Amino acid sequence: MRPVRRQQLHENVARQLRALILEGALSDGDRIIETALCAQLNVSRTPLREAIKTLTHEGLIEHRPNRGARVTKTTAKEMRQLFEVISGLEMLAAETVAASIKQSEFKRLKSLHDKMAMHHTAGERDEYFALNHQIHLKIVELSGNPILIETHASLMTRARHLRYQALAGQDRWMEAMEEHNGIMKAFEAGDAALAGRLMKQHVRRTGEVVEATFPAP
Amino acid sequence: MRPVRRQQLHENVARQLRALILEGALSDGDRIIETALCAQLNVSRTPLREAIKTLTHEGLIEHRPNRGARVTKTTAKEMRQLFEVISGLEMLAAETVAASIKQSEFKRLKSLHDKMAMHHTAGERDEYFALNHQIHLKIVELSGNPILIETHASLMTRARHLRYQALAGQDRWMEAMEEHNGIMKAFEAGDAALAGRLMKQHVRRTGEVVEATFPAP
DNA sequence: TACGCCTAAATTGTATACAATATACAATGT
DNA sequence: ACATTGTATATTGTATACAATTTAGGCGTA
Repeated sequence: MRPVRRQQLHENVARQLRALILEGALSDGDRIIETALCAQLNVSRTPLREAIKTLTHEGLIEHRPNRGARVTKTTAKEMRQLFEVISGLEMLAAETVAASIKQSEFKRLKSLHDKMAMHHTAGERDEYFALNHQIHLKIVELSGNPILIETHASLMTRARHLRYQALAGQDRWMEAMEEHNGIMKAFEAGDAALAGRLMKQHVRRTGEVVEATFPAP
Repeated sequence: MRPVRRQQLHENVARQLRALILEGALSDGDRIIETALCAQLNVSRTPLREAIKTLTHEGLIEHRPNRGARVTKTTAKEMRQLFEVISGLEMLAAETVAASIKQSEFKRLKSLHDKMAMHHTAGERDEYFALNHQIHLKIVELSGNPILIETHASLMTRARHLRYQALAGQDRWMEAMEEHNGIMKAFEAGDAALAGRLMKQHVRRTGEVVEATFPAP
């Protein structure tokens, strides 16, 4: 039986803060006044400060000593750099997975892929995106490397609120689906090098599109 | 004029804690009693707890709610997984650097490399190690990707106190030097794919050796 | 003896109080 | 009017106090 999930206040606060940032209630560059947020969230400063520290490590918040915290201002360039690192990690994951994936795991992945393809043809944007994200996550998970999974997750948090923009254009949408098809084929063939190369290209390309469609400063 | 470095107490505490762990004053699995450490370090619990949170994010400490913190027990397997992720990141760095390194930067890197080779032939272990580490760091830095640099640094912290074991054997020492030679040649030739491949192999191999020489549980 | 239940001590989590630092703005002199 | 300094206010950093939870051990009972 799996152990009960023990919650700490600062975890909830961190989650809420993350949500506030990702959904835009707090926008880039906004200063975070501890006491004000405390009142709003109805917690004391201690757990809030712990949450701020957490988000700082995730890169969503910047914190200068004695000058308080601000929501990180993300530039187009940083976005590309972020996706570049993610591409390196997902490449590693894809290689590992392609080399060792079990039949049953592949089937499960394939079913996700097929479902995504369906939504793609149907033009159902939100469902397509959700599955896309799930697939990338699944592949990293299948690597079986907890450190890889955790590192990846942390970086993805920063990229997340931009995912919609990423595939905004119809062209890229088409292209991305094609790339996913290629990756699945490489998995099926057990071609690790190919799977890795394709995945890297795919993520990197996504990063480039995000960079291009980024709101000009 | 560059701004004065503003220190926070919890940063110093974090540094000291890290040192305590890396030099073995606190060993794997040791419980960390907050009040005891506070007395020892002469700070209150607040900054210590912040430091603990920092090291938790770095993976040096594990923290279960209401049950306190423990120094992470690192298994051989986790070490290999750690190096695997690092290999992915350094591969990315090597590729980027090989494709775009400037003459002056290459010269500086080469001089580090040559100095390392010297210490290698002279059998000066400590100096060799220090330079080895510096070179890997330098290559990642030259990528010019802050996110890559930071992610890499964070993972390296966990691998650091095991670096000595890693190249313990004379055989591996020889091998590693050879691999470094190959990487430098790839840089010189501007062959990104080769540099990346070699770097990945090099780091992965290091991880395997670390895993093998790991004290049995 | 082994097991469960209860209580006390230890320890961690959260809130608050106090100290240090930064920011904003007025007063002063040039 | 402008720059500079001094002072008040706001805000963050650290210490401490209090609450909640876990851990350890004693006691009785089967």
